[in-house]
Formats: sequence, structure tokens, C-alpha cells
Amino acid sequence: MAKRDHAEVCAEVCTHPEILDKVKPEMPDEERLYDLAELFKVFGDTTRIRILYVLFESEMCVCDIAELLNMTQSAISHQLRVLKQARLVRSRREGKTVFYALDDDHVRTIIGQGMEHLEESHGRRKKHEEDL
Amino acid sequence: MAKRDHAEVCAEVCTHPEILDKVKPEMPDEERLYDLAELFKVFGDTTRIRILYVLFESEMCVCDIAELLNMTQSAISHQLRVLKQARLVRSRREGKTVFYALDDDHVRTIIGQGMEHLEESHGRRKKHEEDL
DNA sequence: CAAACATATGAACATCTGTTCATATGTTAG
DNA sequence: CTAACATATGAACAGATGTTCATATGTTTG
Repeated sequence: MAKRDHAEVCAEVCTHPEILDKVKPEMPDEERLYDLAELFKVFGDTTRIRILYVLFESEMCVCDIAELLNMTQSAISHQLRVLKQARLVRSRREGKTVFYALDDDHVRTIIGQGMEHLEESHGRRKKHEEDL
Repeated sequence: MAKRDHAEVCAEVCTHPEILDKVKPEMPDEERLYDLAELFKVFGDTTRIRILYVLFESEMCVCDIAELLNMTQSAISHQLRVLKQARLVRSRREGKTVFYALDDDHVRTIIGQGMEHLEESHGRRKKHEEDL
């Protein structure tokens, strides 16, 4: 018999069967989890977060956003596309200009919870500076 | 005078000053938004989402997670480090084995809202298949 | 129609990210 | 102490991602 590597030994030996048996049936659809990760990826970029943030305040056109964030029209347009595909943003045409707005209240909740987490975990870090 | 490019013209001409003046002062701290994007980046990976999901059910050790997700111990360990640095997960040593658990209720809220958004926006896509 | 303009998009490029592999660290048993 | 084992981590590599540049599309004005 070939010598088994660490990972194999670990998986067969160190594992806690009562936990595995309990959790395995609860595992949700892989596709669902993939979509969820894709959604959060959209929030995981400074430019897109900033775009969402300015849209909190008001509907606005691509140029307005580019001006506010001090970035090129092209970069903003590319990112608006990503946000739109994720259904976080919707657009409305008015003549030459296209206005963008938040498409969903979950955006506010998700960003709000993110902010709360940052504040709380930052507080905890202050208290337990040592355990890094 | 050199010919000005489109972006410049756009920023100076097509912009809506009443909107910009209203939104500019509301812009939050750049650093805060950066941290927020960093946080969501952590949620934006299938492996990490799956780890968080199994930890919903129960505290468990690295090997358990590796076995459940059918991945190597090393890959899981690397990702647990990321989750821990983001304060989404905490660890507790018991002899040789290290148990990981969710560190924060915001994790549940954020993931929950993400799921809701997916379901709703998926519903909307069914209704308005055309506007892609 | 053509010119001007707001926005969208494809390709290219540099950077970032996740996994693997090898190995280090820390803990327990003998 | 040493062997065995659970976990952690550094380096390297492949694939993903965001911006830029050039240009296309769609709309209004004259």
C-alpha cells in the first residue's frame, strides 16, 4: 500500500462524524451558493461601492457619477453594467442622458449591515489588540 | 488651445450641478468605503461562502470543513485565515484541533439579505426577460 | 442628412486572488 | 525526547478582474 498523504489521513481520522452527519444534509444547492458569491463580488470593489453610495442620495447620470468619483466615463460605465446585471441598479433614458438609480432595498440593508460589522469588529479590535 | 477630450467636455457640460452640490458633502470617508469593499470581497468567494454556510450549522474543525467541502486542508486553512482577519469567524483550540465558529450575527443578516435579493431579482428576471 | 454629444463596449494590459505544493509550527502520546 | 498528527504559512502559478484606450451606438439639433 502506498503511503497516504496528510490530507487523506486527516479526512479519515481527525474528522468528527456526528458533526459531518448533521451538517451534510443541510448543505444548500451549490449553484445557489455560487450565485451568492457572485453577488457579493459585485459589492467587493471600491468603485462599485462608491457608485452605490452616491446613488443612495439621488438618481444621477453617468457623467455626474464620473465627476463625483473623479474617474473616467468609461470606467464608470463598465461598472454600471456590472451593477445592472446584478440587478442592484436600474437605468432610465432621458434624451441623450441615462439616469441610474438603486434598484433594490436590499442594497441598503446589506451595506448597512456591512458598516455595522465594521464598527463592531473595529471596536473589538481595540479591546483585544493582542490576538492578531 | 488643445482640443479637449470627451471626458472633460462631459464633466463640464453634461453634469447636473444641483445633484452634484447636494451629494458632494454627503460622500463618506474614502477609507470607510475601502474597508467596506474589502469586507464584501471576503463574502465574494464560493469557498468562503460555503465555509460560512457550514459554520451556520455548527462549530467545527479544519478537517471537518475540508471533508464537507471536498477540498484540501491547506486551501481551507488559507481561507479561514481570511475570514478570521475579517472577524467573521473565530477560533478556539482544543488540543491538536482548532474549532472554528461564526463570530458575528451580521454574517447571517448579510447572507440572508443576499439570498433574498437573489430570489427577488430572479423573480423579476422571469417577468421581464426582455430587458437584458 | 451631418455634427455634436452622452453612453456603451471590445481588446489589451497590469494587478490581484485562490489553489497547490512543500514545509513549518504547535500539540499530544509514548 | 521523538513520532504522529492537526493546522498554518510561504512561494509559485494560473485564472480572474478593473482600468484605459479606441471606437461604436444611439439621441438630439440644425
